[in-house]
Amino acid sequence: MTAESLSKERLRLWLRMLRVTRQVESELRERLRTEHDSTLPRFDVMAALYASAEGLKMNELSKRLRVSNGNVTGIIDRLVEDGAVERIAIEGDRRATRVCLTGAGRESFSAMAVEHERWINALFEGVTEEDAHHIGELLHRLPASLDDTH
Amino acid sequence: MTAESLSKERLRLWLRMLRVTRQVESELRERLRTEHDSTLPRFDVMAALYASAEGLKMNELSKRLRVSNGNVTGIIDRLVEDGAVERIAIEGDRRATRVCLTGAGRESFSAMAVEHERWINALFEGVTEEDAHHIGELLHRLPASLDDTH
DNA sequence: AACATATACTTTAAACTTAAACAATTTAAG
DNA sequence: CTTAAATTGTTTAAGTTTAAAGTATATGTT
Repeated sequence: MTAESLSKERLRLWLRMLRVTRQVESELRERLRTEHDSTLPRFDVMAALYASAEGLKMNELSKRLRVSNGNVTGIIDRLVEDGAVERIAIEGDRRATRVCLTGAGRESFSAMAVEHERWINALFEGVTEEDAHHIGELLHRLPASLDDTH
Repeated sequence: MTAESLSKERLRLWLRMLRVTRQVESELRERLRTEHDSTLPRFDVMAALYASAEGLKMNELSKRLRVSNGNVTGIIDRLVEDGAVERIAIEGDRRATRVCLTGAGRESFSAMAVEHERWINALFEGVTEEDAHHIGELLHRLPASLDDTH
């Protein structure tokens, strides 16, 4: 097996991963929009906040989601407008803000999350538990997951 | 094994796929920007055009890339501005336009493509040919790749 | 021919995204 | 203490993205 054919094979794999991921994302986006009047970025932000009871600093949020600071600012702005999130001052550091789901936000996300898992389960219908384990294992070996530590 | 644990496992797999994909995309985006003063969407469009000698209709382009018509319009607009692409009238149908890489566009893409494959090859260094085959096989089973036919 | 419907593409409005510049505050060094 | 450096978050400019509305052209029906 030549280095060239390996390279081509890896490229093919990447393109296939990209295609599948985009397709699933597009599917989720569509359903969040029509059934919950929401978006994928909002869902991601709310998921991160839902997972930590006392909320997160903007800082931590953008690090966790791997998106730019400015990006998070915009999404939070809109969630605040909609009453799903609130900004809370942090005592002892007047630069930082803690961001928290409101009661309404938690309820709203909770409903979405249940369906989200259902959608994924259906979309991945052909994947057995062994498959899932195996791919997960292989994905771990990708360098992209290396600098995942911090 | 319960249906619930399978569902959770699939959800975990999806989140992992998403993370890896985004990480690789972010890596590519960064390098296209700094080393070729370009972007991922432009690269995707140019790749599609490069692959078909006589170019593509806007129509076909958006179908092939699975993005909206309007999206393609904007990206092509900028590629035209940069002299990488030209719009060519189609005789017999004054609604449609054929979009084609210019000589400069072909050269520019060609250089990027060589590096792009090199980057992917490096990023996927931990993946053997068997791994690549195996994951590719499993990804085929995903419903996301089902409606890939048209 | 006249009208309706479908097709190809662009435009628009709103949201998302990034990198870079900016403002405010905190921390560290001298 | 005072200045320099680092941190936190927002703003800005440019590009990407979508859905929906709009324009122009083509096709089909009567």
